[in-house]
Amino acid sequence: MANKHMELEVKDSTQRVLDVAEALFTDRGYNAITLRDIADVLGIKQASLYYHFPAGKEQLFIAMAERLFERHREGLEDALCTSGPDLRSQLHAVARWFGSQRPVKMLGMMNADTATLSPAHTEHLAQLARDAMYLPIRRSFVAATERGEIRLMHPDLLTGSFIWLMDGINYGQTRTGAPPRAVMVDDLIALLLDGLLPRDGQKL
Amino acid sequence: MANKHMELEVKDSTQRVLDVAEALFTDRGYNAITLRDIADVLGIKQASLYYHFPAGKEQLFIAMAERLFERHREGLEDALCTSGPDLRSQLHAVARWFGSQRPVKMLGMMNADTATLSPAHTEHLAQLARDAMYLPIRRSFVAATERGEIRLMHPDLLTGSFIWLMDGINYGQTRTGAPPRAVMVDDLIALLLDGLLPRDGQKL
DNA sequence: ATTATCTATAGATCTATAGATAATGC
DNA sequence: ATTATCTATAGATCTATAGATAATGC
Repeated sequence: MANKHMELEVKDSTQRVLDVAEALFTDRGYNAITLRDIADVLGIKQASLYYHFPAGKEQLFIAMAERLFERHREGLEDALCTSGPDLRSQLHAVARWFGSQRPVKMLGMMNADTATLSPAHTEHLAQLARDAMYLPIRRSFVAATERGEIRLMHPDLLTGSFIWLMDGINYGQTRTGAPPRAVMVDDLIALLLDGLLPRDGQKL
Repeated sequence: MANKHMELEVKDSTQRVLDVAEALFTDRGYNAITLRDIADVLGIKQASLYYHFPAGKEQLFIAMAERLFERHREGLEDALCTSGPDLRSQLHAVARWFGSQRPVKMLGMMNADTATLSPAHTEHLAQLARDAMYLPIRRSFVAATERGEIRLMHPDLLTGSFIWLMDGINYGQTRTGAPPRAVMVDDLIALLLDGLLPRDGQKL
């Protein structure tokens, strides 16, 4: 805004570091990516990263995760409050948001990588993931249950399964011959809502 | 059998190496585990592992995966052909099998770790996973569709989602306050078959 | 002779630190 | 003065190789 250059062209260099770190870390995990990998993509030397993150690799990873989860929290809450009042359109809004973002490959990260990080950072990340992704979606399921729109089921199971399936689509996408994302999303939500068994009054 | 000692007590030392490698690799991934980690658990020196796997870490990982997938292939096919003829009992049989085994945490492995391995080994692993887990379960869904037991849906989507959800239970299990595994399995299968929307002629 | 380990070490790579350099803004 | 890089390098760790050692079975 107050910048003399166009916004798209200038980007804080620390943000560029985080962009690359996010792309690499979320794709291959904390342990598989070295600081040199990140620096190479940026076209700088590995030691230069310590200017942006003096405490090193773990600090960079945490900063990347904080920015990522904050973006998702805003995106999800926005998607949910601008969507229709019924569960089906809310789930589609969530799916559309995830589809607009780089795959998180969440629990690979939250599991294998986390064992390498300090316990305090691990706890912090779990909290961020919960606030940014879990709770907003859980609220939708709880509200739908209270409206009597869906059968009574553990909201935690529903929330976990839905996020897990949405994230899983990204893995399936890499295969050849897989149906396009939008089709998989529609089918999965229909499956979740209607189930596999045929319904009497419904099209086969 | 032909052994003078009791079977449980003697175990080929290479198998013991694979046991430990499987426990560590499937829990934390290829990159997070060093040969020293494995040797330490075994109580031997890191260099001694090269007696069993002269080509080193990658060979050990592949051998571990081959044994794991072969075990799962047998276990799943056995579970499926001794279960009832309907999809619901087949899915429960599959879930019971997975519950009896160490969590695979499959796609974390198949994704992040795989980028570190040679392309040939990656392809090989994908093939093994497909033959051992994907195809047996896919056959159940296809057969159920042909019997008219379930609605018409992409069998690949169904298979992927089911395996994905079964594997996901293991991540959820680590949290405190999570319901026991058997309850989650029952709920997930019921969800998959019946869906979330209330059915007319059914209990709420 | 075979099996299964060990010690010692080379070579590569990774994280992190110290201090220099260059450009920009005041 | 601030921002963002660089070079050089220490120290740790990891994979892998070479060759020795010890126990068991023939």
